[in-house]
Amino acid sequence: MKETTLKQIATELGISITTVSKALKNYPDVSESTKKAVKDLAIALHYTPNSFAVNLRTKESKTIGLILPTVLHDFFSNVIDGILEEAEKRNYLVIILQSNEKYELEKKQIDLLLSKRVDGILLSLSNETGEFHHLKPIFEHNTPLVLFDKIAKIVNCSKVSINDKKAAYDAVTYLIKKGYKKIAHFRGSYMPQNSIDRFLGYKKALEDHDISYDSSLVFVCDNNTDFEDGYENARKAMAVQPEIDAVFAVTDLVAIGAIKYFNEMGIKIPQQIAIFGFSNWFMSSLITPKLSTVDQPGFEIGRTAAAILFDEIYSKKNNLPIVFQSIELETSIIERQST
Amino acid sequence: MKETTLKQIATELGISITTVSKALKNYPDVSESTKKAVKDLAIALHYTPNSFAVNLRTKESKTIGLILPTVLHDFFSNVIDGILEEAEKRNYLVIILQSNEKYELEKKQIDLLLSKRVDGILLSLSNETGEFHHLKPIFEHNTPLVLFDKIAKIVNCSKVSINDKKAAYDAVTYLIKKGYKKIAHFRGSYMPQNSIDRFLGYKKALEDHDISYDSSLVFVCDNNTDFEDGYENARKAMAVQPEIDAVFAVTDLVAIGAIKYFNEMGIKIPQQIAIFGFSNWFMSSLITPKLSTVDQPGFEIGRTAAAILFDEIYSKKNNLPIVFQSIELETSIIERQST
DNA sequence: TTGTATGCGTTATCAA
DNA sequence: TTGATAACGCATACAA
Repeated sequence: MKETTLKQIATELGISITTVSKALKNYPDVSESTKKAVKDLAIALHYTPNSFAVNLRTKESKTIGLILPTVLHDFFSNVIDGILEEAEKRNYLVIILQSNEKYELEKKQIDLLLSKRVDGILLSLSNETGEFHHLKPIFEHNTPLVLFDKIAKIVNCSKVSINDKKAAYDAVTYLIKKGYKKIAHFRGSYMPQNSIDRFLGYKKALEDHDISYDSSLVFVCDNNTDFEDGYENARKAMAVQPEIDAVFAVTDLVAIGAIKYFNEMGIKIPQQIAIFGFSNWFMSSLITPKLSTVDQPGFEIGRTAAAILFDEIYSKKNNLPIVFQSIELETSIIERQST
Repeated sequence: MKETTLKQIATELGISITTVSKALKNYPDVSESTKKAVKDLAIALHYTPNSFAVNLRTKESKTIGLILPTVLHDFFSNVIDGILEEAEKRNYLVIILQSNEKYELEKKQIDLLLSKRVDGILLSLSNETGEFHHLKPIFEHNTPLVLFDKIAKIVNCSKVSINDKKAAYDAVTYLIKKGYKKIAHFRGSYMPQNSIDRFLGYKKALEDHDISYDSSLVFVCDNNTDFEDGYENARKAMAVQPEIDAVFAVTDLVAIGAIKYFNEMGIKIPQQIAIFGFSNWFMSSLITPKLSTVDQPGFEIGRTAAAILFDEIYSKKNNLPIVFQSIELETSIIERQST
């Protein structure tokens, strides 16, 4: 199909392109009669503006880029959902890219988005990312950037996340109040700040409740922070410290791995050992026993990050000052059968 | 940052824009010396072509659109992963949109993508979509389209899916061979073809093995084809037909709901009743007992659909003939503990 | 109220 | 081997 252009409408109506353009955008300085004529014909010819030309003229694409470690992840799916909802509301499109938890790939995806001239970028840092040179081009391009979930405090931009330390603190405090005394922690690897903060929250909760921290109760998930880690660490923990009466896991998946192990061993949950997860993955309410966990509001994180980004895009466009925000969304304790 | 343009390089070097453009693209009719000078300066100035201008000139955006019912879905996450991998390989970007299983929204998203002039569209139809007027604009724009998973045979374009009927047939045959005699089916709603085909496969398998079809063993999932449906139907089934010794569920989630019910009732799986799912969701191997299911290769479906789309985009661009393909990827039976 | 002229940054044709 | 010129389709400052 030949695409209709302003020019065609103009010649057909015997008026200028300018007038057509203005008429379609309801400029006040076009007579009602020509407006009507133009609009009617535009509809009849199924006119839609050529967005390539509009982009070139306006220097914006009404498109943002989203980079996240992986799309195969319950939490990130919720984030995406939130972002898409907000983008739809604001009439933006979203290009999604994965970093596979690799610094180099993250860098490549950033450059790609920049070369496509997206209006803004939403980024959740990869586990490998410990240094931020690769963000420099974003700032040089003056492209709005919002970090979410896996953020870095040093980076000078808006951020949306949860307070991992507090959430972990609350979870462990909950366990203590429930009467558990020997609480193990299956922690994440040493890289992403989230793991560290959750560990710190665990430690602080113990100390604040007069339980001395015992490093032999901490087990690291060094594979992928996933199911196998939980299973394996549960086995190790039982071998070394059979008196453990509760486990606070860095992630639901780790917790589920642990549950699997205890189920297989005939160790009763929560009678003999309690399990507490983190994130509130969908499946956590479907397993047996249902997992108590920290609710991490993925949808809301995505929605908020996107909203902030769109605001910054708007401000930039209108030369308004931009004040970076650092938002920490509330988490909550979800009590189910495993504690 | 001021973006570098061809013009700047040209003036800086005292040559024409044309020559700069050609030099950068390694045209044979530019001298090596100027080529080198141009390229060096381009690198020094961090030149990247303005993709808005390129789009306008070349009439392509190197971007495709993806519309799927929802992103909150294990299977679709895998599809997305496959699509992104293929897109990356071919240097395309992917814009993702959701239809929320609504016809009207699907229509709106299509028009949106078209107005953005994506080079091609990947679409998995919503459950509500029973009529295909809304695809007309795609064909009018002459935009390549590939349907995947939720396809419609009538639509004249390439398609990638599995053979739902055969997969269901294989699953039920497996159950029969295992010795199960009274096999119930928790079927999906009447709308998407997938549900229908899985039901037909169930029926045919029974008939081919001399088990007469009994409609009172079929229970419809009319909520959302999800967890609750499985739980509810398991309850109903036990109330009405306690001699059922196996359940073939339209979906893993439905199967997991059923498992939940039987677990709660103390009904032993698979000794008293076997459960068979469909899709091989990630969580299916984590629940207790692990679920036997049909593996539906989401990643591969996504990858293949994308590959076909890119081939069609290429063919269209080069005025080569396009032959629509209908590909059915292999499924396989995954035997675990629930059968 | 309408139209002219210009430019956004590239690519492509054709002449020099 | 190089460059002048036009064109892609639209938006806007300015003139009429």
